[in-house]
Amino acid sequence: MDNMTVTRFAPSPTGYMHIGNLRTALYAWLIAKADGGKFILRIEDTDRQRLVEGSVKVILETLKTAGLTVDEGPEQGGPNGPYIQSERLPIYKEYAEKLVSDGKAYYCFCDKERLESLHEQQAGGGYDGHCRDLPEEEVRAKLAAGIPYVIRQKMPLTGRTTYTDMVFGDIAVDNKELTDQILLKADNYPTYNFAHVVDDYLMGVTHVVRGSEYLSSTPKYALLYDAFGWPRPNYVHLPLLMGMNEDGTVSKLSKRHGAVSFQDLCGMGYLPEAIVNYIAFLGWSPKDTNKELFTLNELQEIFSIDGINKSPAVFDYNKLLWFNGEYIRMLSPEEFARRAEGFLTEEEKAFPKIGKILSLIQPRIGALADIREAVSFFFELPDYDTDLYINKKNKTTTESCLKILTEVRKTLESLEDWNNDALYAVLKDKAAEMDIKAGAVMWAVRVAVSGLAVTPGGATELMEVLGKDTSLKRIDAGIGKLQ
RNA sequence: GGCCCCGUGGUCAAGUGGUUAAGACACUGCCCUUUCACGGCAGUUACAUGGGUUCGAACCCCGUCGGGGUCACCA
Repeated sequence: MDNMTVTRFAPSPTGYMHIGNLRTALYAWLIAKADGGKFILRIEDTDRQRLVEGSVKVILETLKTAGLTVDEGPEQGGPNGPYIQSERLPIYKEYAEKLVSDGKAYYCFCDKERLESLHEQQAGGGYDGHCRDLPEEEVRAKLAAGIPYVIRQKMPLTGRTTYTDMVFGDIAVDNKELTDQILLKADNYPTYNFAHVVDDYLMGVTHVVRGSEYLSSTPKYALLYDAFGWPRPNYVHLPLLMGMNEDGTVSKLSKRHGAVSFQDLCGMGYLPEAIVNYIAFLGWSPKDTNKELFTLNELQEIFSIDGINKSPAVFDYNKLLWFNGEYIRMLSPEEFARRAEGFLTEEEKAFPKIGKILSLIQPRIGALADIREAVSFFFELPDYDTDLYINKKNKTTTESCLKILTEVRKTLESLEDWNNDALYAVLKDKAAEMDIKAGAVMWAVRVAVSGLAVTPGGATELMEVLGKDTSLKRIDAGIGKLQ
């Protein structure tokens, strides 16, 4: 029990679930579960300005959809609750005051104006320690007078602080770089700096897993553990997730790079299991295997911290698309139909041959949202340009296609058995008769009946679904266009 | 700007002193009795750079350059 690995995911309820956050949650979960440990969810809502209504629900649902089971959290409770920081205010106050009475922290009465002018004077500098050594009587008097205050941590003025990160190794920084950080804000809420340390300790967190943007502030947190006399946790900092900019540079993954929230990605038809699988590989890779397709359970088996990378990883929508296609292809036809439902109109869902259409689509689609285009042309012929008939590989031109369609039309008119095999045989014969490649005939027909360059299936498959009437009508339309 | 981190092909990424420097995505070509896709095969593309250390360096050390992060009463 005492040696159990305990990790936590501690998001702020600020709206939506960024894919980078989900990746952090996934790694934290994996680290705990790979070891039979415990995964805690804690809501860090100490910034009342940034609170967004409903975001806790989004967090809960995202974790559920992604398959990251929570052992302790706001929903399921646990021995170390509450798991929402705004409900733990007395705890932070108590611990902050303890630090003050131990001489490790102090009351600071500096107001916003003074801090701002400080900032202007020395760019990049921190707090100047103005209240660090106020006489005790003065502190008492100000407290009694009700002057607003914060509590700051006393940083050592000299020396160096070192900690060991399980991914990045030893990180050392001069203590003079560290400023006396605020622990308790004037509104009585703790800062992240303080609250997460207290909570991680109280909740028994053994591995602190978070993004590497915390790498350089972690010495301050380590010092906080030291000040309390608590053993420092294991630190696992994760490489940053980057996005590719249009000019080829990269920067922290954000909205300008496209959809970056889990729910947006799902809305575009990326399967949760594909997203999870893909982001697992952003900053980590398994040992001794080239396998890339893993279920959550399999990841759990194989995941280990020393497979985590140090360098930032660029989020590649192309690769995600590939993962997604692989997962779509693994779905049973029934399951695929179920997941596709949200992307179909009522009319399309009611169409008798929709099952057949979906079976044509499933093997060749990347994201479910692409279903729209792949399905709608069955119901309405899109307007298309005659240039579509020109195909280099099959050596077709608008002229040759006109001739092909005219010929084909005559033969098809009298065809009784309107099914794929019969259609295919007829068209192939026609090609031989005209002494051209079968591909050329297929190309012309496929364009005429679909109006698209890319379709879910070949010419004859499409015609079978479309039926004789519609097929002939569309071919006529094609002939009309070409004349 | 100070501090911290990172630097293998367009992207993800193996690799821990001796390798023909894996693999995947993307890209290109070919094949798969029909485009696209799926599948198969083949191919183009990489150790930022300069010095060391060593018989030998992608791997170790130092500098340079490049990129990123961080310096809040945000997390």
